[in-house]
Amino acid sequence: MLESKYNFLQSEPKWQKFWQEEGIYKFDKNSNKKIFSIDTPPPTVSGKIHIGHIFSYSQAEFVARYKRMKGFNVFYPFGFDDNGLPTERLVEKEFKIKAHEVSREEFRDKCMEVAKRYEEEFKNLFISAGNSADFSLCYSTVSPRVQKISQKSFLDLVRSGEAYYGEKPAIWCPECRISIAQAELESKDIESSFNHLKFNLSDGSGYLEIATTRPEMLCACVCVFVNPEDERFKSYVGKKVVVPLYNFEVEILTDDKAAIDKGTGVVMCCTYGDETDLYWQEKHNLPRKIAIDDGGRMTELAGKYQGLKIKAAREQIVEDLKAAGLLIKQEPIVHAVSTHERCGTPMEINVKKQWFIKLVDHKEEFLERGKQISWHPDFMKSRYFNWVENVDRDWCISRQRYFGVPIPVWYCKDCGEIILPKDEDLPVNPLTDSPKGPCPKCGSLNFVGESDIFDTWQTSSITPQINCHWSEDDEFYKKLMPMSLRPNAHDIIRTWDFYTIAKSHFHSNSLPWENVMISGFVMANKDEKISKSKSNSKLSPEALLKEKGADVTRYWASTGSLGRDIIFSEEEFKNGAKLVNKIWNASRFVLSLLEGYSPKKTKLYPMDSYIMQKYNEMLSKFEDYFEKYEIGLAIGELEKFFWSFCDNYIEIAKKRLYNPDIYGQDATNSARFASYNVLLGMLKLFAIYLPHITEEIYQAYFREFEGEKSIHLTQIEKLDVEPDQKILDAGEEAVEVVSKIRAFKSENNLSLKEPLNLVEVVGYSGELEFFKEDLMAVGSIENLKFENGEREVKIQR
RNA sequence: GGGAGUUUAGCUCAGUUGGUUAGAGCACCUGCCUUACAAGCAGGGGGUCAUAGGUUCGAGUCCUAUAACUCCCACCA
Repeated sequence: MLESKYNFLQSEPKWQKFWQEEGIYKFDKNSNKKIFSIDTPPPTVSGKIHIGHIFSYSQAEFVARYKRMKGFNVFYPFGFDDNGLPTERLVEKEFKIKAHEVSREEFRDKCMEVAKRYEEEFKNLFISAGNSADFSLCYSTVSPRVQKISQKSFLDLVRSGEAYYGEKPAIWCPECRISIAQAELESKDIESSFNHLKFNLSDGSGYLEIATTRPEMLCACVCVFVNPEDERFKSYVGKKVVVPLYNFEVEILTDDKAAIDKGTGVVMCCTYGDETDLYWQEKHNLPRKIAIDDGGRMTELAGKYQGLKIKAAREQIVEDLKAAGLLIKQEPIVHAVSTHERCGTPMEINVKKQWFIKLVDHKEEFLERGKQISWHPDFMKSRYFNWVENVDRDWCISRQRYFGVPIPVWYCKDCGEIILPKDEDLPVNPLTDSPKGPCPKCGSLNFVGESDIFDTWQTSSITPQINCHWSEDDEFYKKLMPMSLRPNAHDIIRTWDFYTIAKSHFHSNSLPWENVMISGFVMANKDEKISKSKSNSKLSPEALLKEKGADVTRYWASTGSLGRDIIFSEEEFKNGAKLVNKIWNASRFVLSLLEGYSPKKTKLYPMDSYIMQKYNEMLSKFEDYFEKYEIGLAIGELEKFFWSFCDNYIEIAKKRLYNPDIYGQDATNSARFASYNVLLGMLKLFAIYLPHITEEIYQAYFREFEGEKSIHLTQIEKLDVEPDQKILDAGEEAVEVVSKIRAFKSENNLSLKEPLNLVEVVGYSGELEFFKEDLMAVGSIENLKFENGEREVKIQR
């Protein structure tokens, strides 16, 4: 019935096409089955899907398949995050242009085109990995529908006072020329040098030594701090020092944050060198001096250094300090610097009018929400709490870029009033659309539209709202929120998970999802991530799917514990290939013995009852693991059972299976009934991980009897067998006796089919005698005797 | 500096609420061409459960320290 060799290259695309055409994974909106909903984080369209995506997305996908086969109506939409900087970067690279060199419209069009192309590619890749998302429910974050929801989310927050417009210092990336959020910072160790500078006291009574890594900020120096407890400097407090090279005077002040043991104990405060400067500026109400412009060049304030980039200005000014005798010493250091995670450039601070969402005021509520969510594995929640506890800035959501969701506001040119569109007019582009009507405050008709766009997380954080049609279908939204599950890797807990929790808290006073499932990373080595730059073509998802097959690749993704990083290893692929091969061969064998058989309940022989009961036992464990999202441990239980089914049950039952004339039709039918059910049961469970080969086998035989047009529409259920502990126990004994007989033959270098003249089974339970025929068959035993006494198996050739 | 995780066979990892002699796969050794599969089957060797204390009749498992490795956060003068 089945070919002798399984060919995944033919089989996999065939069934992928079948599933899509038949709509096997389509969500049924009208069904009244219980819904299980999955909020998949839309992958960023940045040019490449890497092996980590396949790993992480497969793990969530296993849950979808499990729930589907447990009777849930699975709502499993998919999306792509195509707005924002990554797409812009991709376009700039592919077309070799810079965003500001072409018109806004032209650039946006190119972004659209590129995003669309890659989305199609990504979608096909996920389908060829056997992903069972409902791709008819696919969204993209830059589509009009999503823009509308994103803008509505913003407007709601403006109206409730959670979003505000303000001129305040924000974290800025001079390389990308955009503001960024706290969550987008990454700490990096950078080599630098500590410059000890001479600040002369204005009264001529000497000098203070100040150590700084940023001498180029001297022109923005607004004061000098010492610790109030520092005896060395108490007499200087209130005096003034002269800023080197610039020769203006600043006051010596005290602040607790000036550490006695850091540097020289005296620190210069510049607006703004870092976040501490920001803190001091606000606390002491210091003047603001801006030394660095949007593009990371020195401003007019820097005098002769104007126009130089930060690094060049630093080098130049150090030379000048040296020449002026104001550099006492210079020592190399390595220190942690906050950089923009996307480009690695050290952050600056920039004061602009920007839009913010309040986070700091709501930390307690966000912590509470975090407690209400079930985190899998549980310990991963500490990353969330750790992050939320440390949030000390509101979320800046304006980005000075082009390709994204526009911030839907206008400003009145005459009175400065902020004008918001009406919900029913969304989505709006304030650069091309105009407000409907005059300024409500002054009646002016002169407006300027906001040119900034949203941070991509502003939109990515409302995927539950997008998926569940917030503001479009209230009934559906209410029914689905909170969603059942959010799967993602541990790197985006602080961003994606956090922002999404915040948004649902604001918008519907609820959780976004009940469960979060955290997957690990794919590592190249123990401490080496597989990065895009390092990943070679051998590790590309396309290559793996073609060389090893989707099922084997998925098997690899299933191994390992939840949340734990996994080291990429060819070994696991070998195991997957072996498993697939074994499933094929075992099925081929069992099906060949079932030829002409229609399943019908029969009185079961003990061995057959035993294997069916064992299946049910395994199934309970399997399900327990799945309820905890431990997909790797679940397949472990299944595999263990499967190999033992092959090596023990089939070996023991096969004589009865193909010799009805010797053992009787009842014996054969009993074995057939058990083989049919156990094999099908295992195939169903394997179908979660290996959807292609299991479908191939199901279609070749089981579909005719089971009715469902795909194995993926069948239900996982316990096998219909009378529980009988005595048979279960005796079955274990039978396996043990078989093992002893095999050991005897093995130790005597005999073939396993070597006949044995006499075997005496001593001290086993009476029920073992029920297995007499099977034991004699599998062991080629001519005389088998059961006796009482000390437990042992006596064997004579 | 704060937090989390890990440490069990040569390698990758299981080990549920404490309970016989600590398990699996890979690798290694021996044997077996057995009417599904040699990409298979059977058998075997290999562990002071990171270290030191403690609780207990009993600890890989619970408690307290310590060490090593990994990650997250803070540290940016």
